[in-house]
Amino acid sequence: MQPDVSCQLEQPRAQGVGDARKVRCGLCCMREFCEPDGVERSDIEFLKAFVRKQHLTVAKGGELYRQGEPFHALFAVHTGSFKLVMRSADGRERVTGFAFAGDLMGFGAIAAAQHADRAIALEKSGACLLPWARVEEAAAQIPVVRRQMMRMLSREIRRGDEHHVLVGQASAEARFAAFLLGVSARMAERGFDAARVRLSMSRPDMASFLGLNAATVSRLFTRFREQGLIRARGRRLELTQPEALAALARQKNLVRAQN
Amino acid sequence: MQPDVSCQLEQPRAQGVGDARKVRCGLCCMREFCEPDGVERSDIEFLKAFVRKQHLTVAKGGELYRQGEPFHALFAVHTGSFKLVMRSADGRERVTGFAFAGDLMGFGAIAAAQHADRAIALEKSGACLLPWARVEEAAAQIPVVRRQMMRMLSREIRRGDEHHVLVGQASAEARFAAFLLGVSARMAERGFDAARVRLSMSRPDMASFLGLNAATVSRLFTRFREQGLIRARGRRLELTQPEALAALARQKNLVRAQN
DNA sequence: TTGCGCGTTTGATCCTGATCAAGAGCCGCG
DNA sequence: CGCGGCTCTTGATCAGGATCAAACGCGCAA
Repeated sequence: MQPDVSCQLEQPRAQGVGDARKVRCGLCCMREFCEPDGVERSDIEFLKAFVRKQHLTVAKGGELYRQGEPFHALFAVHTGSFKLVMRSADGRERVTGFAFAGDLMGFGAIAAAQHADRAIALEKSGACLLPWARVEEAAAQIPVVRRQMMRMLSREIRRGDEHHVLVGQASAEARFAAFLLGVSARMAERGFDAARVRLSMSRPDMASFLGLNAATVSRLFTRFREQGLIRARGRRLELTQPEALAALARQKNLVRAQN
Repeated sequence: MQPDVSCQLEQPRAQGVGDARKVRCGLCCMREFCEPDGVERSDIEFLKAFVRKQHLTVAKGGELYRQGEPFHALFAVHTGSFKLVMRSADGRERVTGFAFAGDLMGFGAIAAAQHADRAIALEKSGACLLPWARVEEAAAQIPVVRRQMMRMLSREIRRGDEHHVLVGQASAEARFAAFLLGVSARMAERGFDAARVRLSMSRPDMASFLGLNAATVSRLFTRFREQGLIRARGRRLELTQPEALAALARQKNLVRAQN
């Protein structure tokens, strides 16, 4: 189950064939490094070494890394999906994000050298380890890696800001619509059908992520279904009217700007 | 008004003397680079060149950079303070953060090479420009800079996650208590009295940031005052019982985890 | 100093979404 | 095929905080 690096480095964009939950490594850990300007031949050799990494498998509900654990490596989702959960001071837990195949996890731990959240598999999942020392080494020597690393961190920051705006302001309906579209978009990025998605997380997980109640999420599901915006049975989801969803996500804000 | 870099590089930690809104450059842009392991002598020379930068002054309410503007540089707050505002698709605006003297702004723009938010001065403020090309150059050559850059980005990500947990879950009371403590802590980091703070942002700004209504924030102010947790007149704030505030911030969560 | 305007406080009311609780699917497992 | 334990749905009720609106106070400008 050693991820095949070489085969994909020359052809970084994976096709959306087969099971959405399993990708080849080109889509996974290295994708981000290879994308923008391409990688020099010599860099490829370096990367192959640098990525020679452990591959971990986690059962559904299992923990890939735990909160408070010292930070040694980033994790790249190879198969399946994870939820990222943060426990606050009072003991309550909150889902801060989801990671699908090809996503990296652990960025928030670099500064403190300690994980602030834990990653829990939503299904049988696999992840690659990217030892941070190796990444730093690579960043020192390969401009593309350095730049790409910054870019990924930056994107994470912006994603957070956008989510902040959404959750802080939008109505439950708008939040949920935006969430569905977001998942759909992330699937599309991976080359899969944006209209037909399998949600690997539970209702309470979605609710926690969106700052809502599980019951509310459930109600929204049925409402959207009744309105013909989606077709859904269990965790299978079909977006029949993405534009209408987008309209909902845009409108229906809760708190008005009062400047 | 050219910031004095050299004098502070050897003595990176500034004292909390004088006005909280104005810092020397050692506390400002370079602080982050100098802190952890110290900087080599030769590195200092390099940094001095790399930081030779423009200094911008913005009047209260003025815009330092605007949303959508191409990203050329990070901004380091030198004097005063800013609010970071994001306008979403529907035209509504949301405060996504505040930047005080010594803070850097613009991390979220690296990936897209375009600012996703705008920075508005909350008072007469000054900022230094850190041209990104220069930063990248420095990151390429100086390990400390590279590492520190990553660390700052990572910290921003974690801060975002923590805020996500707070806003998504906590009651208005808990959010506001956490906010006051947060501002206080950031002032303390800068060497100022944690107990006596001047809030440079308006109630609507705080409300927007916390996902609340301005009226609610105002009510919380008076409630906390009545409970003896704070003493406040206008924007002058005194935290008389930080522990009690911390307790409020911890408890009183809204949504329950339903795993 | 007076006057205007904005930021702030405070009140009254309403509504969204949380909470509590019961029932219905769904799935794996024996 | 039937049982048990999930997760999900749905209903009834309640409350936290948004909204609307009015009065107040402070700062700024003339």
